Amino acid sequence: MSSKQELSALLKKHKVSVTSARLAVFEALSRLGPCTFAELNHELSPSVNRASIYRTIKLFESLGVVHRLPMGWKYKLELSDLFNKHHHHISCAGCGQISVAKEDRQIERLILDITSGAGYEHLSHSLEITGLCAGCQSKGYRTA
Amino acid sequence: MSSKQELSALLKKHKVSVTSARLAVFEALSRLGPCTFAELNHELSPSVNRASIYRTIKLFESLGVVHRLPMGWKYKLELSDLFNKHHHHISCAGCGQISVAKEDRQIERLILDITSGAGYEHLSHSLEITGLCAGCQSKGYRTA
DNA sequence: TTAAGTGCAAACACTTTGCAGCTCC
DNA sequence: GGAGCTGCAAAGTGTTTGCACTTAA
Repeated sequence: MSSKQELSALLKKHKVSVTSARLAVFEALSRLGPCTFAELNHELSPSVNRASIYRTIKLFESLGVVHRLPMGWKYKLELSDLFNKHHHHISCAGCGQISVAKEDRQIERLILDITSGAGYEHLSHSLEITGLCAGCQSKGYRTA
Repeated sequence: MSSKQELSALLKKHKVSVTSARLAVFEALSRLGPCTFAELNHELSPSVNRASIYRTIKLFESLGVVHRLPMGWKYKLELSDLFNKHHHHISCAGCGQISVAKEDRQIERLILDITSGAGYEHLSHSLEITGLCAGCQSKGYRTA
C-alpha cells in the first residue's frame, strides 16, 4: 500500500474528506522532507492556498501525520513516524541543514527510563541536536 | 557570588551595559522558571517595555543566558544551563505544565555518541518529552 | 444533495525597527 | 560627554477567521 493510500485510509478512518489539497500537501511534504512553512507554501503555490495549507497542517498534526521540529526561533515540518521511521535530527546552526542521527535503540529505552515514575502517559519525545556542520565550520561561521 | 552578580560579570565581559531592565528580566526569569513571553511580559509590565524584553531575551540568548523550550506551536523561556544545571523537560500536552526529568548521565553520553562521526562541532541538544500528566489523565483529557 | 473543505481577504497576534530621549560608564 | 539602552509607536511577519463558492461522499 502506497503512503498516499495509507493517508487516504487514515483520513477516512477519522471521517474527514480526502481532498486534492490534502493529498497535495502530503505529497509536497514527502518530496521536500523537513521544510519550513514558506518552502512548503512556495512548492504548493498557487494551486493550494496558504490558509488551506495551514488548516491542513493543523489537521495533519492532530492526526499525528505531521511533526514540527524546533529550529531556534522557527520550526520545520516533516512527516511523522507513521510515514517515516522514528529518528532524531542534527541541525546546523549555520546553514539550517538537517541530517538524521544514526539510530540507537538504547537511547529510546533510556528516554523511557528517565520518564518512568513521573506519572505521565502517552509519552512521546523529540530530541534535537544542534551544531555546526563541516561546511559552516570551514566557512568560519561562529555561534554567538 | 549570587547569580545576579554572575550575570553582571557576564555582561561586562561581553562589553554590554548592566542596566536595570536587563537585571529585571533576569530576576523575573529566575522567579518564574519556564514561562511564556506573555507571562514574562505580564510580570514585568509596565516597568519594562515589551520591545525591551524582546531585545533583552535576544541578547540573553546570544550570550547563552536564556534557552527556548519548544512547546507545540509555542515556546517557553528559561534560564540556561549556565544558571541552571543541565536538564530535560517533560511537558504536559493537556495543561502545559513542565516538570524536570530525573537526571541521567548515561543519556548525555549516548547523545554524544550518536552524533559523533557526523562531522558536526559545538554540539548542544534539547530533549523534550511530552505526555499527559496525572491530573489531565484523570480529567479525561485526550490527545487527538 | 449536502456537509465538509477551499479560496480570498480581512483580522489578529507576535516580533522587529526607527527614532528621540534617558542611563550607564 | 558620549555610546549604548529604553520607550513608544509604527511596520513587518506569520497565522487565523468569516464568508461565499466548490467539491467529495
